[in-house]
Amino acid sequence: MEPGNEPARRLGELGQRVLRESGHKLTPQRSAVLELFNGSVGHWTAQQIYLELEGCQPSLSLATVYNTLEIFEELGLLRRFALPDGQTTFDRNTTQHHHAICVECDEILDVSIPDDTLSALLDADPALEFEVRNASVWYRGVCRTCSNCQS
Amino acid sequence: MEPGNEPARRLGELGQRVLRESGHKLTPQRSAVLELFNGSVGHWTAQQIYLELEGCQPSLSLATVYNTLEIFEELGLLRRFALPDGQTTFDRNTTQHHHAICVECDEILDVSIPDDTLSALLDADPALEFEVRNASVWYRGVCRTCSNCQS
DNA sequence: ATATGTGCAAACTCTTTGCACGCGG
DNA sequence: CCGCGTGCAAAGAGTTTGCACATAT
Repeated sequence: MEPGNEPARRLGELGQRVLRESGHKLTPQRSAVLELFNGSVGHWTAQQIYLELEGCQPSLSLATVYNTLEIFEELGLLRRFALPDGQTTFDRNTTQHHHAICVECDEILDVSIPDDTLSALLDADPALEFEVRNASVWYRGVCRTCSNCQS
Repeated sequence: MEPGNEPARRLGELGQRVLRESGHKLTPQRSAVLELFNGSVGHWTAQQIYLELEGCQPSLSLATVYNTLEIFEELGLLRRFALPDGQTTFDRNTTQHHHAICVECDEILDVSIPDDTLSALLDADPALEFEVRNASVWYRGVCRTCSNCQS
């Protein structure tokens, strides 16, 4: 948890270090997945990663993608979450943030919520006897691109 | 959308009416599913419904459960959503509400969020160019039962 | 009477697992 | 050189679909 204040832009290098320090090997497949997340805003399903990489990585296996994602999640490099439609998706694990999904094109955007709004959310259950640890928010709506190009 | 102010406690009767008015038949299987949601707080996966009903409904088919749920969703009687782990779940479609899930026992509770908090949430993206339609909030935490019985 | 609904089984998708080979350290 | 990691293929879980039969209206 030490490199928290680092911008984590270079997920690639960070990832290589974390991999090695945890006794895992740095393989071309793992590098490719790291680079994929490093070079994009980064919300990917296993299938999408597989399709994206099978061109570059000759005979990459979907099973390896799943293995890789699981290891990265355990190492805290990625975070797993489920889209509203149930699809399992992976996200770069940077700061706490939330997501907006476009109902037209299914694009996913990162959203940060002001601290005061968030703390109001966390206090929001007076009578309900539930010890809240965290809250995740999903926005549904229309992204800029689809808002312009709507027929 | 007319019977909105109705408490919708009697999902059974309401459902029977909506079914008939939309040209669908009222079968024992559909009645059973309606009763199940009517008689509980009501968050069910298709599998759970099948297991719960196969005792009473002789030779109920899982496919029928899926068909039924899909029809009910189209008619606005139920709402489909995905748990954080991706499981597709159905919920009585009453007023707008949110969910809390217990990290210990996976129980799901309904949560309502004060209007002012919710509207603060909906305004929460100044720079992001995204036309928000709605937001859904998931709380993760520990429910009362698990909070008492923790080892 | 007739169209709609049901049950069964098979197909399909997403994900996980077992095993022999290959390669990183 | 040794063991972890990979690819392949097969197995599982959840969900959908096609078709012949049953049934609610």
